[in-house]
Amino acid sequence: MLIIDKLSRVPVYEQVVSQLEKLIAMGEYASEQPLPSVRALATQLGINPNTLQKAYAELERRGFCVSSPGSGRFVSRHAQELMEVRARKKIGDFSALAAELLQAGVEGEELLACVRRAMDVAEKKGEETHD
Amino acid sequence: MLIIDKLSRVPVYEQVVSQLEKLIAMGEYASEQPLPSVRALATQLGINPNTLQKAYAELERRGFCVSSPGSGRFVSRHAQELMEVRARKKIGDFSALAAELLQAGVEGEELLACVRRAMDVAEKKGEETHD
DNA sequence: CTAACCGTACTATAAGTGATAGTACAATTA
DNA sequence: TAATTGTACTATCACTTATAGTACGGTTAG
Repeated sequence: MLIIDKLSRVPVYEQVVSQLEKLIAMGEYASEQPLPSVRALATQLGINPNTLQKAYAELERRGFCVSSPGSGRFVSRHAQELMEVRARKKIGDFSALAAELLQAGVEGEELLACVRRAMDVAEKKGEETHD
Repeated sequence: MLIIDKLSRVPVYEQVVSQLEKLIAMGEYASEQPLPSVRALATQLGINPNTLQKAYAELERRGFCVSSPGSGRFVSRHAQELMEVRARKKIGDFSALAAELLQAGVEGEELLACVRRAMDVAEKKGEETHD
């Protein structure tokens, strides 16, 4: 389910893009499966169809979906791989953030604890959904 | 030294704010010490004085500096403490990023390695500057 | 005291972005 | 055939960013 905050400083179409990316990453919208139509989702979210069109165009530009005029819009075959590539690139951000925090006086052990805590949570999530 | 990218999508005044924050955090501009004047720095950076004024106003709003009309603008006494408070808040972002990466399939050990690597770098930096 | 500098306030303009509304058209599907 | 799909286009409105120019009062150095 998508949630739009119209009062946010981050543009609506960006909110849609990032949330749809997450839903695709989580498998909510699987490969080759159809995404909601422009008009239907725009109406549901209470936003302008043009705004959603912009979001979909961006998602398409990034390779996460493909459109078939007249038929609909579908999650691309390689969306999952793309997601992993993006995650790899984010490791750089992760390292930079760690360095910044360390320089600001945060203890390294505290950061390690954060990661271990996240690992525990991720592991439990994995157990729940090991279908 | 501040570097402004006028072609960037991030506003000039935000670039100034974030870079000055980092310079203050690094001790480049120490507590109680004067910051460059609005007109002087604006000329040096090749930007409009009003734009720099906006950046300084934001920096002041955040508590990192205080102004004394007629005299100048100075780094506030508690700037360093503020910086540490900000770092603490960033730990939340750090944990969230770790969770996101784990969910995307990155191994926990890899994240731990990133942190340890950053710790090594930070330690060496500390040795260099232990005055 | 005076001149030069400081921060600040104000108006005005220009450009860019985000979001909306409305219309239209070709392709696909039931 | 009728309905739905994606897409294109114009137009408008609001907001933000950045600029230019002017002005005023406080502070400081000569």
